[in-house]
Amino acid sequence: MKASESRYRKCMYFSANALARKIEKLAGESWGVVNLSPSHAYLLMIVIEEPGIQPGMLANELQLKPSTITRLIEKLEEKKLVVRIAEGKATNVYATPTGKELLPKLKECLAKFYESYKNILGTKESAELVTGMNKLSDELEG
Amino acid sequence: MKASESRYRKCMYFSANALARKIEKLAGESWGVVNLSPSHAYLLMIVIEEPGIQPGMLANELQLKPSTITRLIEKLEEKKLVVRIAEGKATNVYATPTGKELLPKLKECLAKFYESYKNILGTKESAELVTGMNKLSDELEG
DNA sequence: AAAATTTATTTGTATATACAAATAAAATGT
DNA sequence: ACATTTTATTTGTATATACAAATAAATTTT
Repeated sequence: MKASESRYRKCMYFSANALARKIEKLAGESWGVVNLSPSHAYLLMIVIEEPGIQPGMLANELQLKPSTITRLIEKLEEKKLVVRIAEGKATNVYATPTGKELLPKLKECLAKFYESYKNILGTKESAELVTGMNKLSDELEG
Repeated sequence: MKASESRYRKCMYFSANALARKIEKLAGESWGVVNLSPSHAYLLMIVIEEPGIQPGMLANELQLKPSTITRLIEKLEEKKLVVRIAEGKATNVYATPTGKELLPKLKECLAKFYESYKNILGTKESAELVTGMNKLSDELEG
């Protein structure tokens, strides 16, 4: 059954959740080649581009909770892609050389992911959808 | 930081996931009064309206995997709100009297939830957003 | 009718994320 | 300078969901 055929097709709860799960899957496939989940990949890209960035700022950028950022960093650290250097109550996160090497591939995956949904909805409609979602997201800020 | 200020603000991955999490939370608050998560509440509403419905059909309607439906039903069964009656390889799910009694309250919660996001985006814009999300969801079917 | 396949559901385990409490450092008030 | 409060991060635990394998019944093939 398609989302648009479900009895709750007009309910934002379903639309938002169903879409998020499918996008998660699509993104997961896009990043499969670097063997990272989308969240890990995005975090790594930010860390490469902003050496020393701290978990709190990563949480803001990624719209995730600090505790979730800790978990993501832990995994990237296990994979030797980033390191954490504590500095007082703060923590600075840096990409390792191995991590940095991944950047071109990560960018490729990102581009591939963008393509995959723009091909479906079109560039303009995709952008409008994203804008609408952000608008509601911003209002639900909390 | 707002979703629209993040460096990945134009990326569907973030928009979709951030929105889904915030909607999950908003819906959770709406259904708090019946002490059910949104998914449990929707499942229960369907079961009340369609006595004997089977897990596979519930999975279709709710855009969830059958294994997830099993887990949701288990919890509702613990709470004595539904019962499962096996019939060959299929399973029929029925609301108990206690479960049925909840229907008016559930409908109220649903209405309250709709209100809460329509107040933010407006009825028309909300509907358009939902339609756009469903369209992409349908194309990502699989 | 026995064997093979398909269908419906469940079970064990995994992923993504959050909440609440704990820790620890920094900043502020007195 | 000490006590209090605030800020940044981590840790323990919980929720929502999925994947893959297991089970078991029904259907199809031979």
